[in-house]
This record gives sequence, structure tokens and C-alpha cells, in this order.
Amino acid sequence: MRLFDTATREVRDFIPLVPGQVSMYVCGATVQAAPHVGHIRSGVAFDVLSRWLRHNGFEVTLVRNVTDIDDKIMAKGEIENRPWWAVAAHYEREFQNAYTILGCTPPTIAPRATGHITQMISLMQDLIERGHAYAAQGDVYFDVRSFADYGKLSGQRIDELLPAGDAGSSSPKKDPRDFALWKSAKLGEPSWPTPWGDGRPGWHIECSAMAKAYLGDAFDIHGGGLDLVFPHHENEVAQSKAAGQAFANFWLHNAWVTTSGEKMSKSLGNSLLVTQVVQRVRPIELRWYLASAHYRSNLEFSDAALSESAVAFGRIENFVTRATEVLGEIELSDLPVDFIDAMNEDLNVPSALAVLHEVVSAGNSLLADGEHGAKLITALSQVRGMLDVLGVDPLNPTWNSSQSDSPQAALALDALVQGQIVARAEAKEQKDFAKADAIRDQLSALGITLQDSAESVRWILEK
RNA sequence: GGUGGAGUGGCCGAGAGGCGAGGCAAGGGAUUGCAAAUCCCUGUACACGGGUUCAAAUCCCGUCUCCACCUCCA
Repeated sequence: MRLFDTATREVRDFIPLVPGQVSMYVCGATVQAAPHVGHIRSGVAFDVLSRWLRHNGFEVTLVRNVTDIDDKIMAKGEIENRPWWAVAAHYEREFQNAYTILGCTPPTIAPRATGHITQMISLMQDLIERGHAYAAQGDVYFDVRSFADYGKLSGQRIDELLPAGDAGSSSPKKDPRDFALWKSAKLGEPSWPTPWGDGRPGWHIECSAMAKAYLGDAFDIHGGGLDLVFPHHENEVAQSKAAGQAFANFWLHNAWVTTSGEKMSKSLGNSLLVTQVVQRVRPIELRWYLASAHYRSNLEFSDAALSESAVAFGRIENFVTRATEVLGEIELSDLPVDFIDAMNEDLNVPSALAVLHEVVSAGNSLLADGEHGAKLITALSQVRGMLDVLGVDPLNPTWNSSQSDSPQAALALDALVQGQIVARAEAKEQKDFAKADAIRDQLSALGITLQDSAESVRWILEK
């Protein structure tokens, strides 16, 4: 399998540090607002990666952090008139819900920054001892000039960077590009005791501390959104490597969801909350849409594209449902070679989907011809296998809408619709097409679509 | 100013020297009482200008446009 590594800017062979196991750290959310579609794209992208790794027999340890203390969370607490920790807990839950309804496999652990202050202190002590950090007026800063590789990950040179915004004359920093590992607490701010005084973590330190706590000094993959490359990941890798760790072997970054060509972000006012979008399409359709573009390509979000994508998925789903009605439960078989090749080449999902569509077409032909044998079984099992890798197998219990799908209700509805189907068949028998069409229209008005085929009539409830 | 990415047919979206990925939409056909569902057929697209090559969307040079990061960001 090959993956694009931001650090080397090339697609290269992925070989885990420990055979058979993959350790992965993905930057989750700073829980200061509800998740929008862009946030969840990242969740879906790395979920597809971990599913593919598991499919290939790797045991995956996935750490996805929750940064639950930072300036914005504190500011939000002011606005919402509640403690910072209530804000953090609230939005953490919202993210959790979004990941869940989009079918993301839960991470092995979702550690919180505030639960790892001890590890942060120990890391800072280590950095100070090694001469890569210094305490000043209760703050602790990372000394970027002390670390030769600073800027390597993002291709930045320290002297070419725009001056940092907080580099005022009052700053105790040695260099304006030095960044805060720890910030001394002002009155009324949350704080934790340290050898340098009471304070709270700066951004970046939590990820270094938690990656080490759960994955050790060296691990396979570090992921996140493209905007994290600089400064977040640059600073993280600087801290951890300056502390003597090998840190991440691969750096993976997902691209944006855009609208009108621009990155979706709160400040531009163009963000769409996950909760809003899943009112328009089903969660599985949103996931299909987000997963269907290559993770390193921008995905231009539009209502039209979303709707078309849902229609396209409907065709796949239709095949799965019809074939399953004919075949019942089946065992999964091997995936098509072309699909495997596409996924192994830096998760080329769009190419992989071309294979999926081909198998679906072939499967539909088999159904149309009434061939319900081994070929159809293979087609269905391959299709479901491919969908499963992408996390969009419609038959997976994840997607059962719990409220409406009680078995009794489904049986009752089926009995009623079957009655109408029989009535329509009788009308057709008597060439009373007006009556037959009226029955079909009635059902259609209720969201029930009839699908005729040579030997049977089936119905589906539009969702 | 520094760094990185992108411009592909009506739309979405892969590919990255060689004989038209795929999807959606559209047109035609099969099937149907009519629809729906399904299947088959139909498209010579790669921002622009040069160049290299037997061959370029893919390589080189130049130009234009857009986006992102360098401040919080998935």
C-alpha cells in the first residue's frame, strides 16, 4: 500500500513500524463550536483509511484527540454564560454525535487535553533540560532557533514567515516565532499548577503529549486537515523530535470542503452544520458524498452535487436491496483486484468507485436476466464488501433508522401495500389502466414507489 | 513577501507521455398498457501561448485565473 506523505511530498510505500499493526494519531476537534461538513469530511476520510487498513488485516490503534481547553472555548463560555468546561463538553458531544451518525468507527481512544496535563509538564521539563524551551514570566516557550529542522514539514523558513501577531514589544519571547507551550493564567482563567506557576496549555503541546502517552515515541501515521500543517503539525513535530522522539512516520492531510471555491469555515459564514445537511439527505448519502472524492482534493459542496450524489448512491443501494431479496444473507468474498489496486494507491476512492459501478451494472443485468446463481452472489458480496470498506453498506445495522423501523410496523405496512399491489394487478388484468394508475399514484403520494419487473412487483419507501 | 495546491466535456470527478476512468444530466434504443426500475448505444474534454517527442491533458518554458497556509481553523 502506498500513501502520500506530506513530509516528503510524495506517494511512498507504507510499511508499519510493527508488522501487522498500525498506530495512528488524528487531530480531532477543538470543541468550541458545532461540527460542519468540512470537519466531518476529515472524520470520514480517516475512517476510510482505518477501515481499509483493518480490511487488510492490520490491527489499528487510532487516537483522535479532543482539545478541550483553548482561548476560543473560554471566549465561548463568556458568550454563552457558562463555564468553559460546559462549553467543551457540549461541543464534544456534538462532534461525537456527528461522527456516530456518519458511521465513523469509534477511535480506540479519544483523549482530552485537560486529562494529560501531567504528561505536558513532563514534556516541557524535558524540552527545557535539552535547551529547546524556556520559561519566562510564567509562560513556557519553544525555542524555534534551537531546532534545526523547524519548518521542514511545511517547507517554511523561519526568516520568511510573516511576523507573528502577538510579537509585541512586551512579549517575553526570545524570537517572535517562538510559540507558547504553556500560558500563565490570568485572573479568573482556568489553570493547573506547574513548576513555572499556574497556567494552561498552549495549542500544540496536547497532541505531542497524548501521542506519546498512547502511541509511544514513534508511530505510523499522523493525520489531520491541511490547515494544520502549519503551524500546528510543524510545532508538534518540533516539540516531539526536540524531545528525542522519532514521532510520526507518515503525515496525511485531507483537503477542504469548499463552497464557491472557498474553504468552508465559520469566519466566512459559509459553513453548513452536519445537523442541517442530514435534514436534506440521509446520513449515509452524506457520507457517500464526502467519501466519493479523493481525500486530498477539494470537494466543492453544492446542493445540486449533493442531490445528484444521493441519486447515484440510490442506484447502488437499489442493487444491494434487490439482490439481497433474491439471495438472502450471503458471505463476503474477495474484492475485485482493480478496487484493491485503487485503494492501495493512496486511497484512490474515485477510481475504486468506477469498479464498484461496473460490478453493480453487471449485477443488475444478472437480476434482469433472472440469473440468481453464483455470479450474482459474487457480485453482491463484492459490492457489499466494497461499500463496507467505505463505510456505506446500506445493510449495515449502523444505518437503521431506529425510530421508524420497528419490525411490526414494517410488516403491517408491507401487508397493506401488498394488498394495493394485488388490487392494481387485478385492475391491469381487466385492462382498467385508469384504476391501476390511480392506485400507483396514491401510493406514490405517500412516498411509496412501485418497481415492476417481469416476475414480480416490489415497493420501496422513499426516505 | 514566503510556502503549497488547482484550472479536465452541461455538471461532478479520476488519470498524469501512447490507443476516450466512472457517475449524474442529455439524446436514441430495449423492456412496459403507460410509467418507474433495469440494460444497451451516443461524448474526441483536459485555462492560454510556445516548445520537446513518432506520440502531450500528461514533460519543458512562459502567461493568465483561482484557492489555501504563514493569526484560530478539519
